[in-house]
Amino acid sequence: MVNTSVDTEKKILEAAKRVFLVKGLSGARMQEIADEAGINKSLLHYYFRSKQQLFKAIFEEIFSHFFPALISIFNNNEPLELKISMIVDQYIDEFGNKGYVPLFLINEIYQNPELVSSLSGKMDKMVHSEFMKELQEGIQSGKYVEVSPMQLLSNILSLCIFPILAQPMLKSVFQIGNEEYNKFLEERKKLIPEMILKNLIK
Amino acid sequence: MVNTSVDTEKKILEAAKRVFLVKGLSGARMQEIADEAGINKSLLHYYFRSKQQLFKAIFEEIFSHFFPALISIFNNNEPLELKISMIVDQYIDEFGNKGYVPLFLINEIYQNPELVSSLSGKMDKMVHSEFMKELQEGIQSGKYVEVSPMQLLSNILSLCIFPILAQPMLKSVFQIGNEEYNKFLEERKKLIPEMILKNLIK
DNA sequence: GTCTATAAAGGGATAGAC
DNA sequence: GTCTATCCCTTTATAGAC
Repeated sequence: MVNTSVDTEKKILEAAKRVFLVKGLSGARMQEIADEAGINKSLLHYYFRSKQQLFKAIFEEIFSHFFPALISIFNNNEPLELKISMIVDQYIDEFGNKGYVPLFLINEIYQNPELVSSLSGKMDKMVHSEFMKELQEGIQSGKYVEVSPMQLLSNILSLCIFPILAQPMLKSVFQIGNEEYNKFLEERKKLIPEMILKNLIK
Repeated sequence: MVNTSVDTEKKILEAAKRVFLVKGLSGARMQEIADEAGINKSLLHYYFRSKQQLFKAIFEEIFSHFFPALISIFNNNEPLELKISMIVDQYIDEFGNKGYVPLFLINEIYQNPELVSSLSGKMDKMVHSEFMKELQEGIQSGKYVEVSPMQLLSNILSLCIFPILAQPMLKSVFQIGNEEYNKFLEERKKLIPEMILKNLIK
């Protein structure tokens, strides 16, 4: 099996992803990406001209992967109550030990909000999903209390993601290790949907 | 009024704080800090030898300021229910338009968890506060449902801080501007304590 | 204590051989 | 398409004059 150019490009993208995710744009070094990919530094420029362009490719890949899981669940056939549990499970399972992924997105978007402006079309499907329709109908029929979709979504994402971002701080404050932290996260899979539903169902 | 060395050191610390808070350790530049302080770059090294040491001074100042407000409320004379509202108001008012402060802490601690190990003593007062005693007593008397302090604190902080970190993302997803975002945050001052208490009081 | 000048290393980017 | 060599600017850090 030879190294085709396709392989090389893929190797670069994978290496760049690993490095950018953990170090961010300003912390990442082209040399480190090259080493990680097992190739020469100048090949990075051959394939992606500049650090900025390589970063943009990585950012868009990561960003574009972050919401589809959410959108897919938002549009499946399960009732709203179950959808919420599925989202919580999904995010805790996927990012519980990879907090650097949501942290990367929050950081880079905070530093440079224009990064998302070209990608905002992808998120229409979230605001206009089955989940949101069910919510509106439930509110009108009196099943749910009146709540803005933005508040509800913020609550769900906050409760799932923040404790993952703050993992090192929480471990330090409560003097716990990995095992206890994982138990804490597992508990949240039950606790968060309960909390959300108790505040949603009339 | 002359420039004493005390003034200079203070000017450096204030400038460094502004720059490090927004750019982080890897993104900050010594030149920018010097410019911001209106002094020569080599003075930074005269007062703080290296970028690392200057950063450490700033980090400890910011970290040490983040929890005392919480601890102070945790130990005041108000009932637990009111304490929760006060914490929510405090964090939303203080960081609503300064998300880079909690983001800075989360980031730098995530990159380098040892940063807190020397400061963890300060947080004992949080785990062993009046708030936690009231919680324990309320659970034993049957007033509150059984909940671990870590879960409760995580819920409160998550609901307050995450939407502030994710401000640019939320604005982009829901296509809103500053005015609507501030209204969203104001709403949360009522919504969060309601949500927490509904899940705490039996 | 503050400045200028400069060392020394780092890091992004390109030229050119193969 | 991949490498070596190198350019050149940036950035941290120090030496030394005042």
